[in-house]
Amino acid sequence: MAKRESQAPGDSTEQKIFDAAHEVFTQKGMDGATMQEIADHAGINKALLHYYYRTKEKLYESVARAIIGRAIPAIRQIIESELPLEEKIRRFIDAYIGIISRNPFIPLFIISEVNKHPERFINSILPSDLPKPQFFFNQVEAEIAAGRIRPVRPQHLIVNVISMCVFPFVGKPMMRMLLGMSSGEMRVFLEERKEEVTQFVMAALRP
Amino acid sequence: MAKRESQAPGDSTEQKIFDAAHEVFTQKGMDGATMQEIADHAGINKALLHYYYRTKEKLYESVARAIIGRAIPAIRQIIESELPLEEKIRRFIDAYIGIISRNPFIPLFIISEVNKHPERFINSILPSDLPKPQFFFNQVEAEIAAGRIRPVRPQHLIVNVISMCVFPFVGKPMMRMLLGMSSGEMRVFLEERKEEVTQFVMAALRP
DNA sequence: GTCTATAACTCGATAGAC
DNA sequence: GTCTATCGAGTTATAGAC
Repeated sequence: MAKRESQAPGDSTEQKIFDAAHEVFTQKGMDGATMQEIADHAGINKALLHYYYRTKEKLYESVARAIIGRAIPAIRQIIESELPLEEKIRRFIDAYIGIISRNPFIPLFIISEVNKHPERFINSILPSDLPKPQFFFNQVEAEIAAGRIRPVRPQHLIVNVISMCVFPFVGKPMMRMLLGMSSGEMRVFLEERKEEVTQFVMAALRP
Repeated sequence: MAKRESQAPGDSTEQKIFDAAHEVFTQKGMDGATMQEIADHAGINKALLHYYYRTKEKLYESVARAIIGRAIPAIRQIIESELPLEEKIRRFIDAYIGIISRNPFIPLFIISEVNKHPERFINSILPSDLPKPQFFFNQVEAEIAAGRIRPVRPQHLIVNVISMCVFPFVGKPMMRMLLGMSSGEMRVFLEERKEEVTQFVMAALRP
């Protein structure tokens, strides 16, 4: 967007609207959010939302695209890197949990979006260059063949790792109830998981 | 509900409404669903929804309570059982994945509900007798003390297991894109996970 | 660009006939 | 119990003044 570079970043009206929409949409979803609420959050008038983004749908897509566009490269970069397997998994877990800690509403936002409107997601939000896990798969197979790790199906391995990183955030309130934790205890617990999940995966991969 | 026993089950108007609401709410959530759509699904008039359930909110709570009420005992029963640890984990994974396979929309429904309205969930949907994981935790500690499994923090272990069982269903469309699987391949993959997750956890617990 | 006012529409809920 | 008709609130979106 060349448009945005021509003015002070972060406080243009368009940017204020975008930021407000980002916050409201991620917390309430497309259906739960209203244009009025977004306008209030941005401290401006409702009509201005339409002036800049025409429709609620377009504003939503703009936010969704930005979120996905930020989330995917981070994963991509690690998965497709040339690091040795163990180091790669270590960094992947650390980065993944770190990112989600700083943006706790994003995973559920993405999941809900994809589940409710798969076509819209694929056609107008998802970027074309998805992470290609093939290199990672080959790497796992090679380590297995060399006897350096226990035989696992690489697809399941990657799903296991992602699940253990993401789900505790998505299901945080439920986890809190199950474990009887306060909000503060839960924050500590989630931070601990960087180390705990890494050790768990490494232990599972021992030959 | 004594009311329901007095007539043929499954085709009373009240039951038809409930079933239709169950389907629509689990797929679209409270905000995304409309009373009109539920009425159409039930093949009856919109006014009848209000005749039987008064408000959309009450209909929703009725559905949510039924879903939670069915989901919790299944978990509870296994977690609180007297089975040896390994067998308990085995059965837990098998039961959990089995239940979700047959009700793939439920986990996301529950997660979204809890995240959007934690108070409503706790006060008017959640039953009072939640699973108590303490016995499971003690069991894990005992196995560690006896040197039969590797030291792990039991809270993280249970979160790991639940995450690996639930998340692949919640994030199914995303997993499909990442792994490049067809709908049929994904079904096979999810079924495989019963065995794969069990082995993964057992491997991670080896001393 | 930004605002007020309002049109156009959707949705939950009710009234009232049968 | 079940239906049609309609109300009233709330929502997206636009018109038009400044």
